[in-house]
Amino acid sequence: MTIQIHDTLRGEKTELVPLVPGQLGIYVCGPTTYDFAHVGNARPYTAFDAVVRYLRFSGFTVKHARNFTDVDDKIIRRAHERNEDPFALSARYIDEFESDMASLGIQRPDVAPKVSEHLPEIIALITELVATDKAYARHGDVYFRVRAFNGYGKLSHRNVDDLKSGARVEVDDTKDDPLDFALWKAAKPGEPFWESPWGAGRPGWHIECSAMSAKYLGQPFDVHAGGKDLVFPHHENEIAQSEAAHGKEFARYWIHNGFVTLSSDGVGDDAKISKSKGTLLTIRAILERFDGEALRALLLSTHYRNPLAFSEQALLDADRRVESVYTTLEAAGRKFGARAESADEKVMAQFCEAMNDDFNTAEALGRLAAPLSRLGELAAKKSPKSPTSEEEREARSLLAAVRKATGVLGLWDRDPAARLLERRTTVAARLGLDPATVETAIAERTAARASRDFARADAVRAAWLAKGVELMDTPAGTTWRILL
RNA sequence: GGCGCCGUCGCCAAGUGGUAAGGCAACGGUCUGCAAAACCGUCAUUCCCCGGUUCGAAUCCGGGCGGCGCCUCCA
Repeated sequence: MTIQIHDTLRGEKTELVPLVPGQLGIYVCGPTTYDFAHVGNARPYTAFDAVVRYLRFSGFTVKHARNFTDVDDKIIRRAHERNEDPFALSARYIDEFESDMASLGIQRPDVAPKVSEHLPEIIALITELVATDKAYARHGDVYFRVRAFNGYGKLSHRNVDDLKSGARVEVDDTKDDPLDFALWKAAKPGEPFWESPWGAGRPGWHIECSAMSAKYLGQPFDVHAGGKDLVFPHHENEIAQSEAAHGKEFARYWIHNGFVTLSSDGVGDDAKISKSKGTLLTIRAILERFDGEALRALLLSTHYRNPLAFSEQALLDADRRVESVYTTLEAAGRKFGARAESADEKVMAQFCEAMNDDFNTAEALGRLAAPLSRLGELAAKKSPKSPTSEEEREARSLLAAVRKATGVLGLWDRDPAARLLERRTTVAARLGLDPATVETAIAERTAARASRDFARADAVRAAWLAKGVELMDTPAGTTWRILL
């Protein structure tokens, strides 16, 4: 069983063969921390989290590195605007980022290196490039000589001459060639800086990923991941400077996720959540109204390379699905969960087949629908069979498989009953609703039903339904849920 | 101008040569005092359009229409 991975460099799917059998090093380009992360940021980290989880599930020992770019023009600019220390600002948004990631069920990477803590490595790398004339210093800046690296453009499939003719780069006399990019930038007054052989300054944008990935994963390493927008110039430049310096391949496989686009689906409240067109929507804003697991489910509902149209309606649909699957798992767990059974092999094979094909989470999720619905069917059956009957064995085996597979995706991996209760109470709190008042109403309604005063009972239910609370009668009593 | 992506049921979405997964919604049914939930069933002879290749195409090729991205600091 092999894993096929769509490699941007080769431009096609290819078998993932690790450098060292059984081990995999993966580097995911992390955020520049100058503000809250937005939905677009949520995508790569969620998608590649699922990839890492699956690779581990498949038996690989994975070393996952994801950097924080905490030294950057945007951070400095934002800090100046707010009269704040750039490092303090950056550190604050790193914390916020970690919190968002946790809400999305994203596991922490094994290493999360920061640029500010790797100046020696960065300076050493630039020094090497300068020494071999692959880079040159100019007025305290250092530039990479793009023409000196003949593989330039191989990742983004562009040729250097096309780039030059179409370049919207202003003519700059300090550079030998307009395509050359900065490895090191001389410090301007008031900016943070480090001492270097070229004077006081700070790293350019691309160099940190080259230096830190080499330090933690070696050269070459297996998989380099990031958003599609980073292919050019960021990743192209990483390859150029790394391969020029080390004289060997940089990363062996490149995977890139597609964009999240904001779409107005015309379903009323869309504007409220996506603000005006072009405004970036933060993860935090979404979490104020929705569950992180719903957002994760939405992000994994399409293949990671395809574009994903984000909308309030899409999120509502995802949320409904999250709840309904938990409902099925709860019912099945209550009826069959007492005894353990090994996971159904067919279901696992189906799941793995989808994931092995370039981590197709959408396909994998689709394949779990059948066992899930079978599980619901078995859980709904009235006549209790003996606990050792064939059907019960089947149910336990399906339940084990579904829980195992969804767990790999980082979805439906909590205790269903606790999860449903938690969802209900947090949503209630968000809406300013006291669960106790609902319970009181339920008691009142139960009394009305007992005395067969159905008009009264229906009135109570209708009143709460108008407030978005649905009362549901079950053999075990009346429960309720909140309609989003 | 250069490079690239996308267009599959009302909505989301998988499928990249072998005769259209799945989810949501909708509709019918079981259950229920009635509902809801849950469960059962129905729901694309067809994949933006036109041509071509092929025994066979949503899938490959050519053209068109529509949407989108990148081309120096944006995941």
